[in-house]
Amino acid sequence: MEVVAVIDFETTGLSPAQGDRATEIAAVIVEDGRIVDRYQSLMNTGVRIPAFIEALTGISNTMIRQAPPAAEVMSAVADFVGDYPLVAHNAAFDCKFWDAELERIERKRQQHFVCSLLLSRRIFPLAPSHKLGALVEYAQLPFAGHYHRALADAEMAASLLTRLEAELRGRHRVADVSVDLLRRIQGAPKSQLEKCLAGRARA
DNA sequence: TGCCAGGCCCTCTTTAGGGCCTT
Repeated sequence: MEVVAVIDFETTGLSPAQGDRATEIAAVIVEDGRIVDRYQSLMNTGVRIPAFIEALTGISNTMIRQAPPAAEVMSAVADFVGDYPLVAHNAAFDCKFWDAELERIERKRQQHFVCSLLLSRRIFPLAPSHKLGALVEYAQLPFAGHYHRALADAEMAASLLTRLEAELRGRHRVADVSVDLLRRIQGAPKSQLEKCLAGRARA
């Protein structure tokens, strides 16, 4: 598969349209199933983190006050990922924040997103839950030490992506897994995985 | 004042409702 960048945001809430902002971003570059580079930073947007999210992530308002400005961080992470395809767990969420934070620095996303949640629902239909943490346990992936911190979650999502790719190569005998194929799988109805893979099996 | 996300996906569906998933 092509080189991709797996990203994860921690934020003050669920919706940039409702005034929520990013508090932390991480991106890991995945090449040949291995993480070859990492970026992580807290960021200061001036928006207060609700107490329950402080408790969820461990990212406090004190930590954020000492963090670099969001504009500086977003500029750096956008340069870091370049035009690699982006991957995230529940990409609809990270895509919203990525686009909203980039818009504030007058930059635009150049690439598509791949969603490891949508792929997991199709490739691991029997998993009891498709939360990132549950999939880490289900697929026996390495635990990165924390949940709800950006770098650890990005690393675990990268492991998940690599495992999903392996499942397609192994169980489904797909000869060549590409970002284009992953986007076709995630965009097709859940019941049509085999149809997406038709004609792609190794001889 | 009161409310406050949104897309996917299943089913007791499709003229809809509700759980899942992200913070």
